[in-house]
Amino acid sequence: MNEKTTIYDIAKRLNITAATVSRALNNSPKIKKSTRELVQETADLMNYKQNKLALALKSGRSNNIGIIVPRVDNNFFGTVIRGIEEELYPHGYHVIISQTHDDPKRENENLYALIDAQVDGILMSVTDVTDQNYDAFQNVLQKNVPLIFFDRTRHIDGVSSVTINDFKGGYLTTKHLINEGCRHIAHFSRDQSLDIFKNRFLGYKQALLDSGIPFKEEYVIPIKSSLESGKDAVDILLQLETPPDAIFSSSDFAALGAIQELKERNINIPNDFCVAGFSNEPFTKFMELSITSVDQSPLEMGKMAAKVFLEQISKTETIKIEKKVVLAPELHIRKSSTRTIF
Amino acid sequence: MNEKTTIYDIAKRLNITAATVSRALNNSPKIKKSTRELVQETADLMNYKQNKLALALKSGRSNNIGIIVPRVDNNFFGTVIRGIEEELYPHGYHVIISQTHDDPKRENENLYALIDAQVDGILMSVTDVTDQNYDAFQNVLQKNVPLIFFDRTRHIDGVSSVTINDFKGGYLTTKHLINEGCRHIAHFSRDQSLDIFKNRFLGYKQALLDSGIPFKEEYVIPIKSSLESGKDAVDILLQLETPPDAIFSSSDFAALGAIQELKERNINIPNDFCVAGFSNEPFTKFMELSITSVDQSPLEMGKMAAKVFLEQISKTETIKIEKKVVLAPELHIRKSSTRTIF
DNA sequence: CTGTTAGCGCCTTCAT
DNA sequence: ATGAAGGCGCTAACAG
Repeated sequence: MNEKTTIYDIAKRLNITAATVSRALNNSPKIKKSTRELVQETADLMNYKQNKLALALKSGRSNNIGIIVPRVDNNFFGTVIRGIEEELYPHGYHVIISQTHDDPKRENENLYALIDAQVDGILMSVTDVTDQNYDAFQNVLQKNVPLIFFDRTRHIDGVSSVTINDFKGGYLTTKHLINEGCRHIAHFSRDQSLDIFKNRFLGYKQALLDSGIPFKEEYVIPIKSSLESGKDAVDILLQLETPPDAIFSSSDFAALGAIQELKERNINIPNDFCVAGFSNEPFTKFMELSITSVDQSPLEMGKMAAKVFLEQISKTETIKIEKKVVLAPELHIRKSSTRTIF
Repeated sequence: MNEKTTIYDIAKRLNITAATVSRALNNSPKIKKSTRELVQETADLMNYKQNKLALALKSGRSNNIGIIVPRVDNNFFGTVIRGIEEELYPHGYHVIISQTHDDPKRENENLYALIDAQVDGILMSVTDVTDQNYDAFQNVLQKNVPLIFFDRTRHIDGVSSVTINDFKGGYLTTKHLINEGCRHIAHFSRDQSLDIFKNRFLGYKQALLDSGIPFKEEYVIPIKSSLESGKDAVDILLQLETPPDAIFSSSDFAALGAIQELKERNINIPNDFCVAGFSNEPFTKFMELSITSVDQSPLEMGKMAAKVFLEQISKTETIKIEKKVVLAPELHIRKSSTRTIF
């Protein structure tokens, strides 16, 4: 019983043919009840397990979907993956994950590797280098494999996407800071070639405009998502002729770094300086001085991406639907930007 | 060029046989250089991609490995998965993940589903209900699929494991608290049926013993890994006749909850009360009052688990090696338990 | 209701 | 150096 048993083994044992066994196991309507039961029993007895690989080869569907993310050890992506897995699990899909570490070369390799592995779909967040791998993306589409972007997207025809309204996220946050009385609001921005970061910036800009506050180029600091980067940015900002009195950061980590640096300089938060981040990382609400941040609904984003995939796969292959789902951002106002403290 | 091209398509185009194409593509030594190049060229031209499924069916190896964890949206497991993926990527393995949410039923299903999917190995952290799914585990072993536990293990013959020395982690932490002058040290413990939690507890107990401090049963509080649970536990402890002056928590989240509750009651941390956690969650070092915690080297744990798998797979099938790798815990001493503050 | 046959895409003896 | 044939495990069309 060590060897894997196949339907042929069962057939031989029962002096019937493999086709019959297959039909019995698949509950084909036109099979005698007695044989169905007999087959089922001996299958159990022989510890038979269907080889999904053979099934996949035959059917052309592997029941695997591929996920590509910059990294998996990160709350946001981890939670999206969780959402995808939970949504797809009941449908019998398995989830293959691969990481790019924001290296376009890895993105390229992963794209091809997943296609080679015959995944039934690819759900991904692109790297922050967005001008590459055109051929790899086209290859996916050409193979008729549904491709769905979540969060970080690119403009490619035929690709669906699930994002939050980053513009609104930026707008709401900036408006909130203005409401708290801030008039010199800086912005930590990440690579503008990615829509999510560009839109957060545009939302920020629009909020200033709508409130009659002049936009200053010098208040926009390019950062990476790290504490260090946030500290450095504060360093730059405080040397300006008119230093800001608030920061809207596209990264929670940079926001935290900024807070640490501001405290170091004995600047009172939130009374003299407000800070808000983006992503609603767990630590933002755990801090003694909790950090205002925009929640991106990663769980829902994952579930939605999975749903879009399921929809895509069910349609007739000829119809290429390009669905764009935009979720609402949710601003969580916390101590780091609330000037009225009780 | 929309359809997937197979080696037969290439063969037909070149008026040769599929076998030759296969050999050429696989760099078989006995193939004319000219034909090899010709085949290679037209393969590229026709956008040929090898169907790994067919290969898998033929070879019996899918080049997929399965990972089963309670959940993926969690720093520890996310990082372990990252380590596994990074280690296995260069070897051409893909990583399939599935979550149990600590439901033994899900664990059971996932185990069988991964075997059905013909994974070449399973790397997992078991659920906190450890008295179940015996058949499912045996099924894996019987199918000769390497099974490797990381962090949360069970006692099953033939299964390798990668863990940290939890006993030592508990011991070091407790010793540290004693060194800080604490004499009434409580312990937040999770389900003792899991070795990791039992060992942390035993390390705690041993440290007390070695320091001549009496062990008190009432100081050991069963908790869940949540802020709420930590708060509740503090509530219980402070009602004791002799309340403790320190807590060694098996969970960072419960440790944080405890700290919040203690602060609420105006108890000075660390001067009147020390707290230490376990797992070195990112937030522990971000807090204003940073939290002492034991690092479990999740990245290395993942890489090591992957290495053990690779080793296992390379050996002759008949030899069943049962390897137990134990990594060293690393105590990160921070403000929540450091009484000498500058 | 069940058997026969063929094929999914690939590799691998066995010939030639 | 290449062709022919068979098989990995399963399903589905075609018979009967």
